[in-house]
Amino acid sequence: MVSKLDTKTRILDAAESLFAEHGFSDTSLRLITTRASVNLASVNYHFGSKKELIQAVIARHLELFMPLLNEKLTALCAQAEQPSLLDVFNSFVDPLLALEKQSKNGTVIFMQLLGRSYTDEQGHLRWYTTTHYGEVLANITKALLKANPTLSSQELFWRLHFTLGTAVFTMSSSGALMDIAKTDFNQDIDVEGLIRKVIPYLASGMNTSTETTNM
Amino acid sequence: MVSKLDTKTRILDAAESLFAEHGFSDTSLRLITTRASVNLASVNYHFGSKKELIQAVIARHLELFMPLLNEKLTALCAQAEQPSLLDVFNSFVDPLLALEKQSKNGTVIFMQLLGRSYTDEQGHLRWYTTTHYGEVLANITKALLKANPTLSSQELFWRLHFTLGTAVFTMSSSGALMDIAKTDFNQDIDVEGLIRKVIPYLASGMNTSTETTNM
DNA sequence: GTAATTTTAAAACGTTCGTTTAAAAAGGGT
DNA sequence: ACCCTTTTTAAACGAACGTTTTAAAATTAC
Repeated sequence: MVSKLDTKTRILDAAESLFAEHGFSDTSLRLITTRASVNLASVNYHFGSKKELIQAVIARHLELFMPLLNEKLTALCAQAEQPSLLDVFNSFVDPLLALEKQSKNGTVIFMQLLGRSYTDEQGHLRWYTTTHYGEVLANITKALLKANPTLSSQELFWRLHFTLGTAVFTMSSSGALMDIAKTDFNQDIDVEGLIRKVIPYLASGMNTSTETTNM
Repeated sequence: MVSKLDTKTRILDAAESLFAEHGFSDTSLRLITTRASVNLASVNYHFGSKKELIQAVIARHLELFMPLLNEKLTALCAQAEQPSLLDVFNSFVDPLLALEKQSKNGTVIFMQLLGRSYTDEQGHLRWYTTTHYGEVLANITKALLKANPTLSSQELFWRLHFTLGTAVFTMSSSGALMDIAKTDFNQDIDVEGLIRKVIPYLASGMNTSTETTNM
């Protein structure tokens, strides 16, 4: 049943990096199968269609990421004392880095796919995420509310999406950003460093006071 | 030379909304010319190629937005007293809303195009922006540094891109977000409302303290 | 009014796309 | 060895794409 590396996995590996690099529409099945060194028709044989391949690529990341994140969040919600917002966002670090172990640039690819699933007319992907991992999403808001109980559910909704935008955009363009930082500031930073750099920003934004303070 | 609405403008109008909705690659010239009620070949006649059409669409927005923003920023930098970060980000409101006057959903379309220019393998668009409007970009950092002189240029660089990510993602998916807010909270909010809602978040993020405070 | 130029129009070009087909190859069970 | 299922392969399909061509129509200039 299994060979050195079965065709399905080879296709997924090739597809995920190409999707992240060029987008879904700009990545042809011929490009994927060539890189994967498999026959063109095998995509349709194993996955049915290109759309189903896209779903499979994202599903493979979600299946690794979501349980890890859920574990961290439930632990945070179970403990007695109130967590800080930094604690909540730091819960994302290990699950994100786990993606990095699974495949080269896994974290960036995951966030790029996440971003593209919002913008590339792949609305069905958003639906897939919310229906399959609604419990995890609920735990995210639960943890955030425990860290900042003053937030109304409306404010939380908005700030959560502001946060998502920051994270997706930052990680999606992380390659370019790290290049600029290297040439302009001679600042060497890796994916983990970038994640840890954006977290205080996210926590600060989530903690925005509704008062009109003098900033 | 000019008729009721010349072909070039009709193409630009149709293209910009379709590009924002479906992305560059997923929008065919046939779809554009059909909506614009012009002949298919007229795109190549007036613009040369699809790629040049994409540049023209974005250029038209930048030509309106950038001078307006630059005006606000230089005024802010010229005044004696120190502006707040909210002042700086509020400088973006009027220029953004001016896009809304120019074309229906102009603000959202502009931000969507901006985001796609970062992700859609259209790297040449980023280069176009920085070379044509480098002065404006410099004034943005100048104003932010005046509002928060403690920021190092490195920290400013990172937070500026975090900010860009929040803004682009929020406005790009504004349609979906406003729909959810309407159905879940019965909250009616328009584009201007959304802009004004995200600004305190951006100011707070830009003002993140490097200390490890308890959030 | 006529000639020169610009714009529009219909049709076809060659390519690339995702998908399907049908046969060959490989693998597993007995 | 055999049959049966699974997988791989090469070839072709029709559709859609950006672009080019050629001629008609409209506009401008004199």
